[in-house]
Amino acid sequence: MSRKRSDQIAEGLRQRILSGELPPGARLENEATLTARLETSRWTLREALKSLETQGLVRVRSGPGGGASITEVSAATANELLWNFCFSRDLSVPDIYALRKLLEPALARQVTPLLDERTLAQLAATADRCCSYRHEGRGVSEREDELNFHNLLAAVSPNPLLRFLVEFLNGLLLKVVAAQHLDPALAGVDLNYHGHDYHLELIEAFRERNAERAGRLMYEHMEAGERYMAEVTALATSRAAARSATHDSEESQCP
Amino acid sequence: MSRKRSDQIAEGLRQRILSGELPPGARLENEATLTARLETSRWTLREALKSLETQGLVRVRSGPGGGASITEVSAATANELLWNFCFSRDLSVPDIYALRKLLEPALARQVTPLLDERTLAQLAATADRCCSYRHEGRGVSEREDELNFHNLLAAVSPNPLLRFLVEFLNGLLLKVVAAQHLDPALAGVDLNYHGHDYHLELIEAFRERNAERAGRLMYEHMEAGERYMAEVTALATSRAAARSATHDSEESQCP
DNA sequence: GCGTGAAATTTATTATAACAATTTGCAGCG
DNA sequence: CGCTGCAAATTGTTATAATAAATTTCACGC
Repeated sequence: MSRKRSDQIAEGLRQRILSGELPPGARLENEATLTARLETSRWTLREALKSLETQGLVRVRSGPGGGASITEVSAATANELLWNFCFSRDLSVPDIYALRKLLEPALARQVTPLLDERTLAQLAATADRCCSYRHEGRGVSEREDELNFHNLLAAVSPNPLLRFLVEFLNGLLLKVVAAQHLDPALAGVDLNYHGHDYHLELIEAFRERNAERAGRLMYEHMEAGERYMAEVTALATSRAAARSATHDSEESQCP
Repeated sequence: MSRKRSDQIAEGLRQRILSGELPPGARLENEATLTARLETSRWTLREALKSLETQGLVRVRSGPGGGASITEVSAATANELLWNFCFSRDLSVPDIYALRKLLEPALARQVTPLLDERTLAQLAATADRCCSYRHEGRGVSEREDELNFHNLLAAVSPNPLLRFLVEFLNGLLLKVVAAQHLDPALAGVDLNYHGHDYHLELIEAFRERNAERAGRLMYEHMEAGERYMAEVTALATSRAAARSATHDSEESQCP
């Protein structure tokens, strides 16, 4: 029971959208008509529309024929809103890998029979691009290409929710790593090479339509990634400890 | 690049929240001060705050010492926003079970060593309540108790995201079933009895701290649930087809 | 037939004003 | 000391008005 009038209006419209009465593409009337019909003021109505717009359920445009129109919630919108939820839950990297170890292998098995030649070529290109970094500087862009490989796979899944969750977890990993200052560049360069090999082997498994092998390889890939991140974390925390010990040397000398 | 001033303000505040500069509990200044500081009007500011409120990032209260204060995004809020995304993606029941088959067994394994006596008692109570329905009318409340068992387990998980996703999937199943008019009561009463037995066996496995058995039982439970729902779906669609055939008999007689 | 630009439509923003509703905190009363 | 109720602070809602910005449509010229 929302006390606020604007919330009541927004919730009412939301229910009409979720019930299918207002399908995507439908246009709401203009502000003046709506304020009259809902017996409210222009500002209360605008607050309600802003709420729906934030939820990604409507889009408001200016101009003739403009106004609020119903839209499908985009994956990008859902992604951001779910990130809002996650950021304050101090998710650990192992928490994320616990889920990736469940979803990514299942995804690999599911898409093995579905991959067409074009997607396989894209996967190979991304894997090669990853490899090329081996000889140059490594950093965020390499990590993004790593996840790009997995996002390409996710896009093939016929399960919309699996697709979304895998992509979300991939983005989440980047964000959590950034938030905890676990830059993989901190660690030794030779630690990350497994990743490329797994990608190349995965493409092999895909090409021979061996779902079982693809799933197994993906699980091993996730385990290797988790181990790698654990090493990076250990390195980062030990260095942080060393730094703070040096900085606090004058205060912390008396036990 | 949001063209709208209110979106710019909302996004600016959101970034300050996500960066940790504005931690949960922090209070923003009142409307008058903020409009002055941000050099905007009261209405543009209020639209920005409404957006943040919809995202669950702030809470706005009246009264002295009121105003906008930063809050953690609740699981309930994230749940609703993610449901907005899912509802238009015509998720099938098998899509949902594909994920439940992955997450629920992992959850069962994870929580087996963590369950205390109190939670075990609650689980047993819920399972018993489910059994009691066997002799009475069956319906939505039974289904809710079914999911209640799983939600009790989810609450024990130390992984916040796994916890959230399992609870979300459970609610999602209810909503999708409702949206597709797949009321299990349509099917024969004897179809659903497996559920209770699995719950009782699961409690056994938990008590003997046998994570492997718990995971295996949970997977079988999910498979049984999926099969059950497939039967209900088949029944519902065949009945619907029969109904429409009867109704269209006069038109569809000429081939 | 095509492109360009002007016009019309609609939302976006700002300004001002007033009153209602809610909540806090204090003061007064029992 | 505790409870009640009033006062004050702050947001919530409505009203009116004016200008800016965006976008579509249409007409005009080429």
